[in-house]
Amino acid sequence: MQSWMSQLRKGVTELTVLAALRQGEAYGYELLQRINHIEGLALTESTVYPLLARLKREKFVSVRAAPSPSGPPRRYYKLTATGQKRLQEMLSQWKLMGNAVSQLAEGEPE
Amino acid sequence: MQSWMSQLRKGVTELTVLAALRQGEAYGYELLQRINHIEGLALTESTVYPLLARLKREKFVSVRAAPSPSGPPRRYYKLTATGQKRLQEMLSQWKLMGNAVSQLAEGEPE
DNA sequence: ATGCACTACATCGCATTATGATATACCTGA
DNA sequence: TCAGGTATATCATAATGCGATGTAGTGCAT
Repeated sequence: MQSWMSQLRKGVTELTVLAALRQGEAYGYELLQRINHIEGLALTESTVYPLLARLKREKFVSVRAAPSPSGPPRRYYKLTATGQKRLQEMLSQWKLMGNAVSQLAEGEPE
Repeated sequence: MQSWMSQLRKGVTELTVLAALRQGEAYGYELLQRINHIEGLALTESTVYPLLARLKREKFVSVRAAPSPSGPPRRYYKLTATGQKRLQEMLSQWKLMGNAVSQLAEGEPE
């Protein structure tokens, strides 16, 4: 339901994941929880795993495998220098858009 | 270039257009200018016209035709009550997401 | 031992949307 | 007559979020 939320999330999801990785490396399942306990965000495995794969392909993150005490091996993702640069770029554009939307939304309605 | 900007805009574009209509009715070409002179936003006809058609189909806007002194007839779009409600919903979700992203991005990196 | 739940990863296919390219038409001035 | 600004529209393509589904490891209760 509310398909427009999916659309609002497009693009922002990448920004979200990159930002979440700023706190340090994490594996997919962990990222999910790190992100989902924040109000206003809600991702699923179907979104995160393909995204992480793409981020790795584009060299925004690096990967390291490590055994898990409670399941299959974990794959830890970490921001690369390129990834941090990308995060900053997205963040600055995101803020610009935020200001723009506020400007439009808070302009007096006639 | 920078295909991620297109993705960041997804969904936000609808929000933008609805917000721009809060200032009163406008026709597509006018909306384009109203929106594009704001930093951080950049739309083209290819985005706006299909979007307006969709918003009309979904009854978020109503349409009225009027002759133009300098070209083909203009189509004036106006927010409906449903449209205003939708705008508020999107706006509140947008703000939630904004806070969430800030929270992630400004949390201290380890 | 069997089954269930939780952890952890992954892929497929569909729906949705932004955008470049392209077309059409009205109007004015050179 | 032609160029350029105004004004609308459609098509095809590329991205991406997400539901559904599958696999596998671990531990616990039955």
